[in-house]
Amino acid sequence: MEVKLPTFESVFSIDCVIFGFEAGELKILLIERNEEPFKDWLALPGYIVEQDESIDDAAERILYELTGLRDMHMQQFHTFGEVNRHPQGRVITVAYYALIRINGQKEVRPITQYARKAFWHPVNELPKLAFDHSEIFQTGFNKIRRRLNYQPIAFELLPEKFTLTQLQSLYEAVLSMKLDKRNFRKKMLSYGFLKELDEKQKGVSYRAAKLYKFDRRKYAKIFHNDLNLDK
Amino acid sequence: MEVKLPTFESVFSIDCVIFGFEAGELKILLIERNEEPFKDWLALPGYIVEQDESIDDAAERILYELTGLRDMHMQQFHTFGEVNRHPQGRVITVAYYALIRINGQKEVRPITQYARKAFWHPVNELPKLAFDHSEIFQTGFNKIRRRLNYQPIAFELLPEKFTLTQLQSLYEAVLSMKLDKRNFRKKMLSYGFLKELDEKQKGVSYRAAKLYKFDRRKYAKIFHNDLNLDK
DNA sequence: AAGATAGTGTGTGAAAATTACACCATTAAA
DNA sequence: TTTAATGGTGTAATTTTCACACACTATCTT
Repeated sequence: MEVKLPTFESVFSIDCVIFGFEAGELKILLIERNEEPFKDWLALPGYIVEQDESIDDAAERILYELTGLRDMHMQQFHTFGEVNRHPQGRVITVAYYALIRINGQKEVRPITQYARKAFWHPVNELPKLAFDHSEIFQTGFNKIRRRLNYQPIAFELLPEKFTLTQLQSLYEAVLSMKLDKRNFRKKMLSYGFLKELDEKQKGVSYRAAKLYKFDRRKYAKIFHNDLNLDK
Repeated sequence: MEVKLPTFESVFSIDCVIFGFEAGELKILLIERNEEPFKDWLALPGYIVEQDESIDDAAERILYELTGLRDMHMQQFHTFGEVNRHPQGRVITVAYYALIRINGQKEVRPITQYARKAFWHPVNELPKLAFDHSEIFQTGFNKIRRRLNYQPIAFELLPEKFTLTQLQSLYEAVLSMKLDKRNFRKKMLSYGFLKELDEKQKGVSYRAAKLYKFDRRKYAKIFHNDLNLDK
């Protein structure tokens, strides 16, 4: 009763756009390729999906092998399926993004030989990337820009304890626009999912700011209904 | 200088969730399968991507072959890549949706033998579908529900000339909620992209409503900035 | 022709959210 | 003690959202 599948087979891969936030700048993780094609070019971390792993699992594995980053919470955002994306054959790619705390991570460093190194690069002034990776990046960037307004992704980029100014500067970096300080704070606090800590910023040479924490439980409670649908 | 790609090859397919609106109900297009596996089951129109076509092209071709519908404007929304989605091997699927005017179309009817017939089915009370198609449908439905609020997708489902009541009932069907008539009309008209025609509904046994048209050009002008951010 | 039927079309006030806008307070370093 | 740098705060005007009810019109029925 086994019926063989027709055999239009294609190579199937994953590319990752990993965002981080550091020194008031939004950055992504790039690798320097050590293999043809595009040897020595900069590229998004990406590789081929194996037969016996789901694409979500593949995304985590590939990111780990190319950068050393583990247990990222990755989210698929688009699939790129033009015929000539890859010079050596038909390759269809699912692109994923993740948002991480740069400071919370130890040095990034490839495990396999396919990448020579991995490093953070500001999203402004990105160089040309291998394959269609510039387009993939742009699509992913647009996606998180959109989602910033209706998903709590900002808090994945900040340290666990953060100041309102840091939060604002993250919004400004992602949206590329200036926001009004008083309105921003009023609005953020009005949601009720930020927990004010009894702690202040340390090591600054000016008045230390209060630290806040994102309260995921409260967030879920507040947005339970709206969250799933629309906006 | 040709370097062979590693050979983790997979079968790659497309499934389509085609939405239509008729008699105040939101519907999708299903086929009855004529092939193993899941022979005789109801399923979303879907098939395998060929080597030399982009996934967007494949989506259009496959929909045509299974339903006879042509030149749909299809939009990718998610890729399904679990290992055991297909009983006969590894199949990764990109899911697409499209929104069409049911009345504007002639009868739907499969061209190939893979489907026995194709027909519209209300999204409420969908039967069990083949493979993971129920999940694919649900994901797509959530997606358009979301997009209804920031993309002009409602007008793809309505006839070119429509009444405000029709528009409202479409919103109500997609969002599964009642809306207030006066507020709805006020808001829609306030956008300024609905053009009131010098024409009225015909063939109704009560006061005929004014007809409106969606003015795509005005829409683009008004939402120029927000529009381009992804999706 | 009168009445029944069914859907069309319209306005207002209250509440909530958004926007614009400027100055004093605190800390560490010089 | 002064300076440099950022933290932290309130109010008024405007816009948007929401809740809410009834008279009008075309057709059909008798």
